[in-house]
Amino acid sequence: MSTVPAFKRLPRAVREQQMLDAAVKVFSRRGFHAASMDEIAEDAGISKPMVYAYLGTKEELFVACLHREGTRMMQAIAGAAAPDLPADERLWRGLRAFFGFVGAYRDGWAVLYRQARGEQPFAGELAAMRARLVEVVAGMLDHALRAEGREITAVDLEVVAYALVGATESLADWLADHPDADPEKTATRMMNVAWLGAAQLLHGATWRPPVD
Amino acid sequence: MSTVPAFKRLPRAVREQQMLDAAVKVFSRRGFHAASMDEIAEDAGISKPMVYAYLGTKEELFVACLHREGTRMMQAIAGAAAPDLPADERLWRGLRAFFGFVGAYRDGWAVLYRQARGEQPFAGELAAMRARLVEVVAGMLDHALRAEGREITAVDLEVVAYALVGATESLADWLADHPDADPEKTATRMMNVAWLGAAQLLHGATWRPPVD
Amino acid sequence: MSTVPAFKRLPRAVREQQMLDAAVKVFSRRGFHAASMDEIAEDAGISKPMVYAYLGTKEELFVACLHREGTRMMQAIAGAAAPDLPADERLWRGLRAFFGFVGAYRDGWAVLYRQARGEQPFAGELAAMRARLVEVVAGMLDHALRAEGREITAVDLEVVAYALVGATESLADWLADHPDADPEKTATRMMNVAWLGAAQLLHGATWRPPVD
Amino acid sequence: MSTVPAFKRLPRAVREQQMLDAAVKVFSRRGFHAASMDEIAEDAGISKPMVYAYLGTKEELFVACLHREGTRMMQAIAGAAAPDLPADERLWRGLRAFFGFVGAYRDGWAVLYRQARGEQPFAGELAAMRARLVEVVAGMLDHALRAEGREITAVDLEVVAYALVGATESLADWLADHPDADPEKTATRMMNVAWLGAAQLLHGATWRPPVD
DNA sequence: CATGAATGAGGTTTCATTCAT
DNA sequence: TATGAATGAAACCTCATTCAT
Repeated sequence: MSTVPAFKRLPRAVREQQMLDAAVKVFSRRGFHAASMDEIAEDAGISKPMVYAYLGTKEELFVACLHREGTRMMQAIAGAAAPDLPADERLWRGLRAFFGFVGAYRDGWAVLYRQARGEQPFAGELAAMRARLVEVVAGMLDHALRAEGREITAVDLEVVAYALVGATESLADWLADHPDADPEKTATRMMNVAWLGAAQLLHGATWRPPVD
Repeated sequence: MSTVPAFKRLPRAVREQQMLDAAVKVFSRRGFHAASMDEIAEDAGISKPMVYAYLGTKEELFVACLHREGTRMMQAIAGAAAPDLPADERLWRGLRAFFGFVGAYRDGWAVLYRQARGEQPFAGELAAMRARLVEVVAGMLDHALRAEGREITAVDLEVVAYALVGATESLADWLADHPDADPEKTATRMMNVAWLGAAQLLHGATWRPPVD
Repeated sequence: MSTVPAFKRLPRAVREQQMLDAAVKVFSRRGFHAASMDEIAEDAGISKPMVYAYLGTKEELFVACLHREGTRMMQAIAGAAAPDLPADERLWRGLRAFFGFVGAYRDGWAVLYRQARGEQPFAGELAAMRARLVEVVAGMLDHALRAEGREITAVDLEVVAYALVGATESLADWLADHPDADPEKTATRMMNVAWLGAAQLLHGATWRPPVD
Repeated sequence: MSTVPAFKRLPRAVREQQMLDAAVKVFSRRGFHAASMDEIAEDAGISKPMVYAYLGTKEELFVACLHREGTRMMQAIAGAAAPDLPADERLWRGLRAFFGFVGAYRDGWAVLYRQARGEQPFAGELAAMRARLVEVVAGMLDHALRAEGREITAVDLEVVAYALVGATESLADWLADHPDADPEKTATRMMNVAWLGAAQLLHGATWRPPVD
């Protein structure tokens, strides 16, 4: 009847996914430290030693979660925002895919961003992923700027990209906290904020601090 | 004889500040869970029972840190962005004050945002503070919009404000991770991103998703 | 076709020897408690349930090791020191065989003496084997004494034999820790110590404590 | 009434000795691995965290036992065998002190020799102590030899000393296993074995292997 | 006021051992 | 026969928290 044999003695690959599902859920609810391996094992419907046998230490388990969720997210975005599209089109599709991911995997998002950021051992992992995102956004901006015959310093570029990514993450948090909100609509809103600001930038408008 | 009683038996208020200083430092370095009351007490140069006597439980201690740092930040911002100034001036002064605070109290910032966000018991505290910020920003935007004779829905307003706050926090993180960066310059950059986007909004420009 | 069935499905006896080899190696390296059945099974190139099916519990496995190595040692000694030889000849041949065994099976020696001695459940097994050795040595001494027309108490005999066995074991440890040392030469040295002392004893020389 | 305050809240130094007493006892009965910190704590009449607070890790605790017992033993021997006495007198007094120590602290002896030898992490500690003993004995022999105008190679000297120490340890084990035996008498027996053999050595007697 | 002494509770990790295929 | 999957039990260690001085 079912594709999965039946009840117990599942093959390793299946059990690993079950464990990761449970781990993502528990880490997301409780945070890394407060989560207990007991609860994760129980939630996965399996005994603790299996978790250690398959996924290793608590830290390694968390990293495995990070990787799975991070990869999912990155693939969702990369699959949507083909590099040969015009910049606004790429941005829009990327944002739509991103918010779609967050809407679909709220727990995963929470693990990735809310938990990993606070815990020192994983800050590096996260920073790397975030850096890839920032780089992609910065690349898009740079591409569009050059098309307009304009240019800004590398640091300025990075900072603007950082701000856009931060704004996006912030809306993702908002989305994760509003289960009824529509991911697509949230993407549209972010696109408004981002593109309008970026478009100004493209046309060379700048703001300067007043002289006190 | 002297105004500060030299050695021990400090007045309660002073002791409490010493403890909070130590707590903020340790929480910021280690995170809430990984921080130990032992280390905090030792760092404060005081015995553990004193910490309990003065500031209570570990959770209560963390909340006290949150309050002190949050209040400092809010006061810095509120003191700078007087409500009777024009919107752009308020925004600029607020941002400058904010990044100034982050630059000056990196540990405090880390406690407030990087640690508190991940730990369930404090998410509420933090959300409340953040909500006040969002509200202030939304108020500024609304004020400016009405001055232009325009209006947008409350949710839209909230979301845009959320995005701006998120972008700002993101740059604050960036600033906290780049000890040599200049807070004032970072504020200018954020102002560029924010104001240019907002100005578009004010003038009625909008982006609409393409019809697939 | 071939005498050794090439690959798997080895006859039980062969498998058991493989397992014992692996077990002796791992017990000797790690000690009884620190050794894990996992490592032993892996080292034997076989799955854990097989080990249990063939050799039983971890304790039983250790006892099996003890027996194999102990028997090997005893046979080496007994085979060399034929009971019809004169005492000094028997002693010399026994020592030579003993140190030869230790030199050839350092792991086995380590299991037998260094590990088994410390672990309560096996102290008995070991004591029994040692008792047999002591008995043999005591027998030799007694025989020689009677040939000289002399006699000492049973306890004195046991204690002297104990001392000789202890000295021998000590040199065995020394040999096990000096892989380049020559077993034969070590045997000669021990023979010097033992025989010279024993010869004195045979001739009735004794030392008495001074009166304080 | 009593010098120890009363019941609980003992000063650190006292509690540490209680813990070491318990640890020596339990380690000696069960062996390092089989001993549990729970049992040690319970036997010391205290909770586990105190043990960790005062003496550290299980390994560190064992090392502390090793040190205390080793120091006691060495001091007993050194205090008895003054270096300015004649060799036979020194040997006799050293042996008497040694067997006295073993008789008085059977548990300590078991920890020092029976347990430590088998456990890799402590083999070094033990080897060092034993090396000091061997060195002392070798020094005594060398001194006596030179007084007789004779000399042997350094390796031979070491090996003979090793054998004597081994024989002594073996009798110590025997003593530890025979609670009713008299330490002084055991020392006399060992002195007989040792001194008679050594005396032969001093006078130049040697045994040579027969040519097969 | 101030602290050294003390602990209950709980977490991670490992291991010998056994099913079910 | 042979093994991957699975677990109960227990060990070490740490920490927030509180007495008793």
